[in-house]
Amino acid sequence: MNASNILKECNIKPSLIRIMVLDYLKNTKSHPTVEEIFNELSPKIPTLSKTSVYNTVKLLTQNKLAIVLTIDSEQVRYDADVSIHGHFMCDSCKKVVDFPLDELGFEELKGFDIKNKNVYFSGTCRNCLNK
Amino acid sequence: MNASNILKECNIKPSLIRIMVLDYLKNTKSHPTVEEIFNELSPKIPTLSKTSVYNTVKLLTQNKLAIVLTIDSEQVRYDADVSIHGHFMCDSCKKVVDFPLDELGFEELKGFDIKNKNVYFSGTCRNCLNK
DNA sequence: TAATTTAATTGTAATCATTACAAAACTGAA
DNA sequence: TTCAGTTTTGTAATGATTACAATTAAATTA
Repeated sequence: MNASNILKECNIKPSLIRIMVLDYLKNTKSHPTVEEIFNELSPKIPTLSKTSVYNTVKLLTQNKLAIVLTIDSEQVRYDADVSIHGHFMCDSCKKVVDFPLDELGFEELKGFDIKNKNVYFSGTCRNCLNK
Repeated sequence: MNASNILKECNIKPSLIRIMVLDYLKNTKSHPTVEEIFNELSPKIPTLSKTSVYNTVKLLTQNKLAIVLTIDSEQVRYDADVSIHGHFMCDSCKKVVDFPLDELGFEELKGFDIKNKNVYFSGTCRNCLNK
């Protein structure tokens, strides 16, 4: 399904910016920052502002069309693959690669030197659910 | 082992601030932010500056005496439990609780409503290792 | 179509965590 | 004590993100 229809299904008006941001996120595996999204789309949408990119990624994450990656403590990254999967960021090249979580063999990471493993879950804890 | 000796083992001079920050991190499970560390220790060390807290947590993480948690996109958190474990942050109360990773039953999280799961590994990828 | 309302986009200024840096205070050795 | 090196501090800078009001565009109505 194309970006425009995905947006419509969420009752989001498919404006050019929204379509292009979602489309870019869907078609890249680089888990880009707002900066990178802006630099990619700015030539194609000359009037684009960084604020619009911020607005758009917020809208997408609120509607679960993208997830926020805080793997990098410098800048927040975005990923339109909202399925459960692991992320590996190379300390050296800073690239982030995906890997599946079900099978714990982590085949995709064979040959990688994994120095840090952090599993971050979030949601609502028992205490708050019982309030 | 007490904080002072842990520091000495890493060839870090055990100053009062370093001892107290490490000690606080070791004895709390709250995964505090720099702000929280500062607020906790400031009454005990009246001259303490926030910069010193930043300096100290940087020193600790560089020497693998603490790990950086980027689970919260607002502020960075620190944890002196450097063993591999999962972190669950409640969207509601923002508290972060630990859980073991080996057994994938996640007993500790029974009754929690886990809305987001993110597994972040980092280290050096194959490409960079082969350079 | 023109007028009106509503939503989307933009630019600027503000916020706030973090860092840079230089001055001041402290420590330990001679 | 004096000196050199280290630690600590305060202030200013940085840089990502947000707030917000102004502008533009789109949709609706008359």
